This record gives sequence, C-alpha cells and structure tokens, in this order.
Amino acid sequence: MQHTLQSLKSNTNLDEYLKTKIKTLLLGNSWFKELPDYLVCAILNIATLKRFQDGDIIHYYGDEAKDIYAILTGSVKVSSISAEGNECVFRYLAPASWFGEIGVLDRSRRTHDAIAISQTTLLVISEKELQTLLIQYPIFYKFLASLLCRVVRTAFTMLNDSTLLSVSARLAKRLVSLAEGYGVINQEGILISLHFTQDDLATLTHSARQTINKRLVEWEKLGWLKARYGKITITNIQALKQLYIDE
Amino acid sequence: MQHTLQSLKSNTNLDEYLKTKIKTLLLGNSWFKELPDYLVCAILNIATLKRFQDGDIIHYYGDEAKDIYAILTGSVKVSSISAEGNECVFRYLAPASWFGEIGVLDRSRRTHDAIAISQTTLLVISEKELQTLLIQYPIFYKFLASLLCRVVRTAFTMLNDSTLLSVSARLAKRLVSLAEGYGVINQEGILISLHFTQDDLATLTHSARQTINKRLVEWEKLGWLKARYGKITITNIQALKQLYIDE
DNA sequence: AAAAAACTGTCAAACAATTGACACACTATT
DNA sequence: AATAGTGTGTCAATTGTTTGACAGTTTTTT
Repeated sequence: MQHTLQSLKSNTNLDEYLKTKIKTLLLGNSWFKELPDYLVCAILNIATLKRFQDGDIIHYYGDEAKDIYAILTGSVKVSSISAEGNECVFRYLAPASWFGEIGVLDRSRRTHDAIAISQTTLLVISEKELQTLLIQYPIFYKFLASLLCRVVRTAFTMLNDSTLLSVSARLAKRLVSLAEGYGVINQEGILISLHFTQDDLATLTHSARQTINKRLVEWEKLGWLKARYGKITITNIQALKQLYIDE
Repeated sequence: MQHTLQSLKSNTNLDEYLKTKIKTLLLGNSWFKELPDYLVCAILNIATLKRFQDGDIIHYYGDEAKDIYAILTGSVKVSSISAEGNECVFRYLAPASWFGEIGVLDRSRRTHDAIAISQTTLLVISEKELQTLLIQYPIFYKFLASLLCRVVRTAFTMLNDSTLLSVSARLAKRLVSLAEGYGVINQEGILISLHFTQDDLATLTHSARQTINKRLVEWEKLGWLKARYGKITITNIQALKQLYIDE
C-alpha cells in the first residue's frame, strides 16, 4: 500500500532546542511523564519527525509495523473498515498521545488504519532504534507494558459502551471525549477544534446520519450544544454527561 | 467483596512431579511456549494452586489486582455487568490460558469479573512474587507485553464484531470459537463441553433469548447444529463460519 | 459572482430485534 | 415416581434504528 506523505525533517536528528520543546509538549501525557529522564533523553536522541497533511494515510490496517509514533501537533483517526466499507473508529488522538506500539511490540501487523485528520506532525521512533534502546534498557518494556494496559482499558470501555449504551448515550460520550481532547473554550462554550459533520458522528457512534440529526436537533433545542456544518460547540457538558452516566 | 473458594494447596510449593505435569499442560499455550526455560522454571517455583467450584467468583470488577492466573483445568468466564444488570462477556477461557495480568501490570483494579464456570484449578502467581521475578528478569516484561498485545488484539476484534456484525454472525462466530476452545469430537459432530442455554448465548451475543432461538431452530433445520438444554453439538462448522466471513 | 459540492432537516417505509406472554418439554430434586 | 424448577418454541405488539428520498442551506471551487 502506498503512503502519501510529505517529510519535513525525516531521518535527521533533532537539535537541542527542538528536543526541549518536544519534551515539554510530551510531558503533558500522563504515561510519558512517568518515564525516567534517561529514557526520555534516549527516546529524543533516536527520534525523527514526519509531517502529514489532512487526509494523509499514516499506515493501513495490515501493514507491517515499522515505527511507533507520538503526536506533536494535529490529530489522528484510528479506525478500521470492514469488507463492505463500514468504518469502525477506535479513537481520535490528540497531541502528546502515543500510538503504533502494538504492531511493533509483537512484531506483527497494524491493527487499524491511522489517518491524519488535520495538518499533523509526528515524532517517529523506528522499530530498529526501539529494539536497540530496549536491549540497552530492558526496563523500558515495563513502561511499554503500562502503555498497552491503557490501550486495553480503553478498548474494554468501548466494548462495554458499544453493547450496553444506546446511540444517544454513545453520541454524548463521544462528544464529551472530543471536547476533552480538542475543546477550546470561548464565550459560547467549548468548541471542538476539529471538523465533524453529522456523517462523521454517525460513523463514530456506528449509527445513521438521520438518527444523529434527530439527537442534535433535540439537544440544540435544550440548549446543550450547537452543531452546524462541521463546527460543534458544547454549551452544557454536564447535561451530556448525565446521558451516559445514568444509563 | 467476599470470595467463596476452596483452596486445595494454597501457598505451598509444588512438588517436582506436579511441576512437570503443569509445564506440559501450559506449553499448549502459544504465548507460554515462547518463554525461555529459565523463566518457565522460575514461574513454576513461585506458583501455587487454587481450586474453584462452578459459579465461584475468582475476582470482581474493581477489586485490587493481587495475582495473575493460568487455567489448569476447567473454565473461566470474563465479563462485566452494567449498573442495570446487563452482562457483557469478554471471553471464555480454556485450560492453558492466562489472565489477570492487566491489573497487576498497571498496579490497578480488575477490568472484569472472573467466574469459574465449571470445577476449575488455577495456577496462581502473586503480585509480590511476580514483582520479585521481574526485578530479577526484567526481560519477562517483554513477554508480558506480548501477552498484553494478544489481549488488545482480541478486544479489537470483538469491538469490530460488535459494531459491524449482525446477531446471526456474532452468534455463529461465538459458537465456532467455543467449539474451538471446548469442542469434543464425537460421532455426531463437535460437542461443546460446557453448558450453554439459549439465555447464556443471548448474553454472549448481547441479544434476546427469542432471537437466539429463531436462529438455532433455523440452523438446526439446515442440519448445521443441534442445541438442546445446554448441550450444543455443531455438525457443520463450515456453514457457520461462512455466516461471518461473508459479512 | 455563479456554479458545484457538501451538509442539514425532515419525511415515510422498512426492518431487525426486543419485550411480554404462555404452553409445552425436559431435568433435577425429593 | 411425583413435583418443582428450568429451558424451549412460538406468538403478537412494540421499539429503536436504518434506509431512501428530497428540498433547502451553507460552504467551497472556479
């Protein structure tokens, strides 16, 4: 499979200024924050950067896993598509998130497609460099295991949600989670700084566009949010939370 | 929460004969098989046994994680129950399977209830002993990471199934998987050696008993299986597979 | 500024699955 | 061997959601 990507500084080591900037950014991630400083340095020494445009494929489901990634700027959609073309979104990733570790750790294939959904810069650790680092510091496996635990817990939560929650509850939960990941507070409320049409939300909750429309119109009348042509502003996040906490 | 359990040889080291027997059994697991011999020995040296009766709770969702387990005989249901009492089954585990590693690795809480669903003997590694072993052999983290990868991949598959497959397809897939885990071949076909009523299958596929009944009657007429009062015999596994491979 | 494309709001029809009900069949208990 | 308890087969009514359609609105492209 072919990847359309535009490399910014691929395969060149980062200068000290950039390293410091990136380190500060990544320390916003609660997993990364737990790493001892010598591992943080070791990681930054072997890392390179890659830039992607909106819609660029980072990797496809089934590709051989060659790198692990951290998002520096932008956002990434992690999803899979069935034989009939139905999409199932696992998660949207915001800056400071890591992904791609599964295929690298079990030296196997990608579990999902990963697509940049805005202009995105990734920190890249190649499998080869990672393996060298792991030989030098086997304790890093411990941290990777804890990263995997987070992914498993996310997957379990979603599995429960998909079988135990209604479309309304799932939609509410996803919106709240997007608000938490990409929310920008303004005078009206919390604006989700990514473009989401009703179709996108339908895919995200695995339902039909018309069903989503019904809920959004309903919730807009109640004054809980405003959703129009891709721009979503949440004005009563507490009301939305109530929809899935009760259920 | 209280655990009803009857210990067989809790907290006593295993004798050499038992170790050899257990080792042979566990080598049937493709993850365990990859472990170097010194780790296998180290594990068996710190392991103890616990026995559970049908219906005994091994741990509840939210319990503090104190041990990891391998199933020696019997079977275990891993599931969670929502506030309204709806059950969501993650998986049924057969002999030689390991479980309980997540809560121990991230030193946190159990992600699911685990219930013995027949007379079951577990190999138990306490968190304390495991941590000691991990300090001595940090490379064991590597193997635990690969165990976690398997769990994640299972969770991803189920997540896709639950959103992309119909009830029929999900039922067929679960039946095939049970046949693979617990199937005993006899003159009629593959008998699933666990008790599964229509109610159980409904919970397993997250649907209603009546819906399951419709499918089972339908498939029995086609000569694909026979399900009566908890005993399920699959007579045409290929036909069942076709139901979810196509979809 | 005009045209094309994409998105929204709202129908009605179709559908898959749930729910509640009940008679009947089988199993476990005594 | 009788009885209670559990599981099965099959209704009909209802629900939640999907599908297809289409007019109107907004955004993007030229």
